[in-house]
This record gives sequence, C-alpha cells and structure tokens, in this order.
Amino acid sequence: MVEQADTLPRTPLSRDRVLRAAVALADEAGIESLSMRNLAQDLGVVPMALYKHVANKDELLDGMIDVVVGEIGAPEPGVDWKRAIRGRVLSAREVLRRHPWAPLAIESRNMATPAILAYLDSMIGTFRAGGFSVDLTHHVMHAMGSRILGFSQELFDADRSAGRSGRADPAPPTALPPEIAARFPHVAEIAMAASHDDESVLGQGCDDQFEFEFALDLLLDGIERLHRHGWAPPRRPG
Amino acid sequence: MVEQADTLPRTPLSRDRVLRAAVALADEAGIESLSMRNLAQDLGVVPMALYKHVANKDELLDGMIDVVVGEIGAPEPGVDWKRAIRGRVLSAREVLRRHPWAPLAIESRNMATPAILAYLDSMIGTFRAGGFSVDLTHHVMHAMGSRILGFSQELFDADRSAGRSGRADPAPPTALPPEIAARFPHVAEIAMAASHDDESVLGQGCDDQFEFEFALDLLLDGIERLHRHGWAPPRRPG
DNA sequence: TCCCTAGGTGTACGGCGTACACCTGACAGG
DNA sequence: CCTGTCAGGTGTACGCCGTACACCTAGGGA
Repeated sequence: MVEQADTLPRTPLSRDRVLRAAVALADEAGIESLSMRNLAQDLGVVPMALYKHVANKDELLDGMIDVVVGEIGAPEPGVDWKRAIRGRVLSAREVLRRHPWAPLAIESRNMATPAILAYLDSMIGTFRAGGFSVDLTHHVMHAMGSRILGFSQELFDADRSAGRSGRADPAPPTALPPEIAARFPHVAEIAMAASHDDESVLGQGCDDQFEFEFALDLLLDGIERLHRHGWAPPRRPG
Repeated sequence: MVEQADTLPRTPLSRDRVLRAAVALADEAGIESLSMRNLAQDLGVVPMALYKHVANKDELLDGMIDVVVGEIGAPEPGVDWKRAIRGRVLSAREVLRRHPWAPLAIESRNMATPAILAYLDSMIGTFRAGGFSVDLTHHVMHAMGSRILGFSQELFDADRSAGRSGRADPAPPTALPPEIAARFPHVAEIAMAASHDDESVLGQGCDDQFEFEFALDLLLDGIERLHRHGWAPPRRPG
C-alpha cells in the first residue's frame, strides 16, 4: 500500500502497457480470467478505457500473441540449418512454457500477426539458406506445423478458420498484400510458388491434403526406420 | 412448415438428441454460435431443459467430441502397422473435415473422453501388434501428436491444461483409475511404463521435454534425409 | 387413489463485450 | 490570457452468455 493519494497521476495507459498487463494476467490467472473488466481493474482503470488503446478483445489477443512471439530470440548466426532450426524451435518452446495460454490463443486466431510472420519468414529463410528448394521448404514448414513455434499445430489450416464462423466464410482468397510481401520476402516466395495456377494466399493455394500426407509419411517413414533399426530408449537417469 | 399443432408430442429430448443437435449446430453455424440458448431453440425447447441431459456446457462439448471421434471407422484388419495407422489417420482427418470446430474443441479440453481413449488405445494396440516396444510406441504416439487424430497437436501436454486455469492447478496426478485401465489396456500399459519411478498419469509421468525433442529430431532427421537425397516435388496435375 | 419422479418451464442473477454520450485536462493559436 | 481542439479516461446501458432454483406436469407403480 505504498500508493499515495489517488490524485497522483498514474502512469498513463498505452497500448504497450495494456498488452503487457494482459499477458501478465493471462500468465498468472489463466486465459479464461482475461476479461476486459479484470484487465481494466488490474490497470486501475475503467473497462472502457482499454478501448482507446485496443480496438476490441480480439485485437487485444493478437497483440498479446505478438508480445509473446516477440520474446523468441533471434537465430544464432553461422550454424548449419539443422542446428539453427532446432535451437530456435527449442527456444520458442521455452518461451511458450512461460505463457501456457499462448498455443491455444495462437491456434484459435488467424495467426497472421506481424511477429508471427516475421518469425516464419526467418525460419523459411534458414531453410532456404541451407539449400532447400522453395517447394521442399514449403512442405517441410507444413510438416513441422506449429511445432516450429514450440508446440504442434497445422499452420495456415483453412479448415481451422472455417470452424470459427461456419462453413460459409466466402472471404475472397486475397493475395498477399504488397507491403506484407515486401516485409516478409521468404513468406512471399512460398506464397507465390504455392499459387502457381489460380489460388493464392497460404492455406488456400496449397493442397492441404498433400501437405498432410507429406507430413504423415515423413513421420511414418522416420518411425519405420527407428523400428527397423531396433531403437532402444536412452538410459534415463535413475 | 409441416409442423402440426403445438400439442403433438415432440420427440422427447435425450442426451443423444442433444449431442447430435449440438454437433449439427456447430457444423452449420460455427462453434461460436453454439450457445445453450441457440441449441435449445433448435430443439424447440427452453434452455434449461438441456440441463436435464447434460451437466453443463463443458460436458456438452465433451459429448460432442465423443460423437465426432466415434465417427472414425475401425481399422481395417490384417494389414501391416504402417498401412493400418496411415489409413486410420487419414480417415480421422476426413471425419474432422466434416466438423471443422472439433480440433480446437478437442485441444481446449482435457481430452480424456471415452471415445478418444478408445481410439488411442486401438492405435497403440496397432503399434504394439506391429512389434513396437512400449517405450517406442509411447514416443511415437507423442511424435505423431494429434496428427493421429487427423490434425496436429501434442496429446497429453500438461502445459496446455495449465493454460486454462492459471499455473497453479495443483490437481494431484491421480493414477489411471482401475476401470479405465481395464477398458483401455494399451493406454494403461504405456501409462504404467511412463510412471516407472514416482509420477503417474500420462503427461505427468513422462518427460515432456524428451518427448518434444524426440519428435523434433524425428522430423529433422527425416527432413535432412529428404534434403540430402535431392527431394523433388511430384508432378502436380495441371 | 396417491404420491413419486423424470423431464420441461420461468424467472433471475452475475458476468461478459462493447456502443455511445460525456467529461476533463493539456496544449496550440489568436 | 482566453479559447477551441482533442486525446484519453468515465458512466451508463444493452444484449448476450451460462446456469441456480423453484415450479409445474404427466405418467406410472403401490
């Protein structure tokens, strides 16, 4: 109770302060406790005040996701692609362990936030720099799914977004906006290649079924190999 | 408008009718339109009537998941493990394409529903019958994640449930209840093996980090092999 | 006949997101 | 110094949500 008279000016709200408080609240009390009202109370402010800094709760969630994804460190330079990807994914996982609500939040949204695009772009860049073709990079990104973000989930699964607003969702498959394509060149490259004939944006122009089977067979082949080579568990500390 | 006078007795409600109507509503209008009120209206009944058949909305969701998972066909008998798993997963995926809301619903819940356990048990049984050790089966199930249910997600990820109710969640790691163990012997076997020293139930007694890295390395090794062998895209129709 | 019970009803409560009108204090231009 | 503007915090209110609780009602066994 070091708080002095209520006349002293509280640090003024800002989008950043709102987002950080929201992340903290979700971390501590669980995502289901994150209501505009609770968040406002934490900030010592009336609920409607938040709407001067975020458009609505969905945008708040997007902002929170960006805060979290922004915590994932940059890739260590000068290492081979495999080590780079591995290290980055494990670091992403570490971040998400601090924000257990984040995976579900990420999955339940469109996930085209700037921070996520930047992260994916850098991941794609790592594969490309390792000599992967655009096609193989594309499939491999699908195969890793959200594991690339430290958990597991199909990225860009058209079905998922359909699940949120009925099967209709006749939103036109708008092409990647130019300013996005400019900022995330590797994402753009893959989006281009995937839309080779008619379709466009990620998740629309690429063959979901193909991607799924590609990942599935990659896993099954790996599993078969382990099996045939007589895989045995490493000694666990005991 | 073939409906006759409002005196004629509507088909009486039943848990099954409620669940099926809920699935239909979620399929058609999206999961976010599934409210007890909307569902009741669809059934020509007052909202509170539903509570005579489901305890609450969470239980309703669990029931819906079971309906969906129950739609996944049985494995075709007499084929090798790889073909069996592959076929079953693709059939699961097909089912989930009809219920796009289901993956998120499954992930957001505890997913210990009977139908899911039965499905997993049968999958585990397929691996075991193919000669996989208990350990390898365990890791491989983790590696496939929810892809085994036709989409992607870590099964039994302790972090995920923690995300729902704060980090506390001091729910005791209750051992697999005997009646469950009896009904799902393969699940029980893996749970047993995973709790070799002290911990118990799935997701508690197994080393999350180990499982994650196992899956990650399985993927990376597979990817590396594709890369080294000069993978090229199959000819696409067009 | 009477009562029990399964199952549908009606009302009400507290919480949610947020539209909209309002206030207020800092600051720029005259 | 006055005054208009406007960013940003406030208060009220609306329509949703899940669901507790008391109630009614029809059918069926004792």
